[in-house]
Amino acid sequence: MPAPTKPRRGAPESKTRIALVNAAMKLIVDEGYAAVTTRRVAAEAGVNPALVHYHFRTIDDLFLAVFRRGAEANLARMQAAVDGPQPLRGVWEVMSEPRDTGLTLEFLALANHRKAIRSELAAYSARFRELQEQALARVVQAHGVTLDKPSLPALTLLLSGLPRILAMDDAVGLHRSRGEVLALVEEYLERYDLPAVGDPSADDGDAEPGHQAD
Amino acid sequence: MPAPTKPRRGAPESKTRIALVNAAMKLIVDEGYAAVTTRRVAAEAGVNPALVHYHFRTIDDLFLAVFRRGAEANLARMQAAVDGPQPLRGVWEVMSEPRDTGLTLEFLALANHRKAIRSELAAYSARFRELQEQALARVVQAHGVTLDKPSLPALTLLLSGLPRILAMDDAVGLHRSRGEVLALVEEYLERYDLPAVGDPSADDGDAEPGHQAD
DNA sequence: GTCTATACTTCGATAGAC
DNA sequence: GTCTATCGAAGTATAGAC
Repeated sequence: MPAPTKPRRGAPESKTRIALVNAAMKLIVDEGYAAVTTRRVAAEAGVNPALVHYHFRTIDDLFLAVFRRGAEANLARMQAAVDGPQPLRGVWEVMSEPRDTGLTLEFLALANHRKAIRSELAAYSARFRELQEQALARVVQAHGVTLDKPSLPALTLLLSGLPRILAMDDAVGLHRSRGEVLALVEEYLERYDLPAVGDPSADDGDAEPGHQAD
Repeated sequence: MPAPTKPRRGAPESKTRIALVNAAMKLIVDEGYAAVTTRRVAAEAGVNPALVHYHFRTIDDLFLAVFRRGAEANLARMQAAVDGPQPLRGVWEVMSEPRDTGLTLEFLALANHRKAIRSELAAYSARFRELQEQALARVVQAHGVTLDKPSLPALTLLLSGLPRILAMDDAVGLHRSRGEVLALVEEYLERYDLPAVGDPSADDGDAEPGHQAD
């Protein structure tokens, strides 16, 4: 549905629009979603306040634009991790990105009360989780085993939960045993992930290292 | 510290004050923390708007009062779980309380940008985690084993993370393998928690069932 | 696409009568 | 403790000239 109710103004791709999305993202990260107001986002972007509502009909539309940009970037990084030489480590690194933690938290809170953002977040989360599952599937297959209990999706849930927990603990200043858990993760990555390039301790050699740089 | 900077007005215990805290909590859960405004919280509580700033110098003070009430209730429930007949199950149930999920999420977002709330949340989280560790310690001791790797605190982190992950997944509509994980949890509770009252499958009998009703 | 100007609403917080 | 009344600031969104 291209023009639902108010075809008053279209909004193509433009320099200003990008600047507004950037400004909004910065505000969310630095001060929380409540800081994203017409005037403040315009000031941060260095444009006239009226332009905000020219490019985005409502503030919620701006939120959606910010979310989509971050979501697409994350999905791309996750896809690269899945296809990379060390899927598990790649997934771990993507999910441990500290910058995303605050942003995710804000959108999670937003989604609780804004239908549009909620459904967008749900769709994104499902795709994100699916990619994680693919990464895990690739590693499991390389080891020549079959997961029964827990199943592959369940194990994915458990593993993908860990970085999020560490991130949330970090957000509230809980650092107890963080180091130990990180060391444990490192140990398991060494043991179960596909072997690093140049690592002689491979127990299976037919993985194709189609790595792409960043 | 009874009168820190602005001794303009004191605020004792009163019916109105409680009503305001209740109203604010309801607003946070239903519509997010941004819905807590002077006028709206007064309307929800059925009192005059000016009373909000009589009882709470700022809106942030009101947020803190709401948080403290919930935090103290949670700590009490967690303490009861620790002392109860089945510590692991008790902890699991306290942490899986669906009502708290939204509230926690809101305060987590708030804490990202409000110093006072951040430090309050940090202190609370540490105490909460400590109680979880005590529960786990009690069960581990009952089994007569010693945890070395992962250590007790690390295992606590891992275990206490699971219900939070499930809650967050639930918040974004991710229900994949939720049932399987829940069943897995149930299985482990049956196996490792202290035996339920009247359960003949005890492998150790010197636990004192000092349960307290709620 | 971008600007000025503005309509309308709601905000936090306070003063002062009762 | 509770009320009426209000200040000044900030919010969303739009109209219309350029």
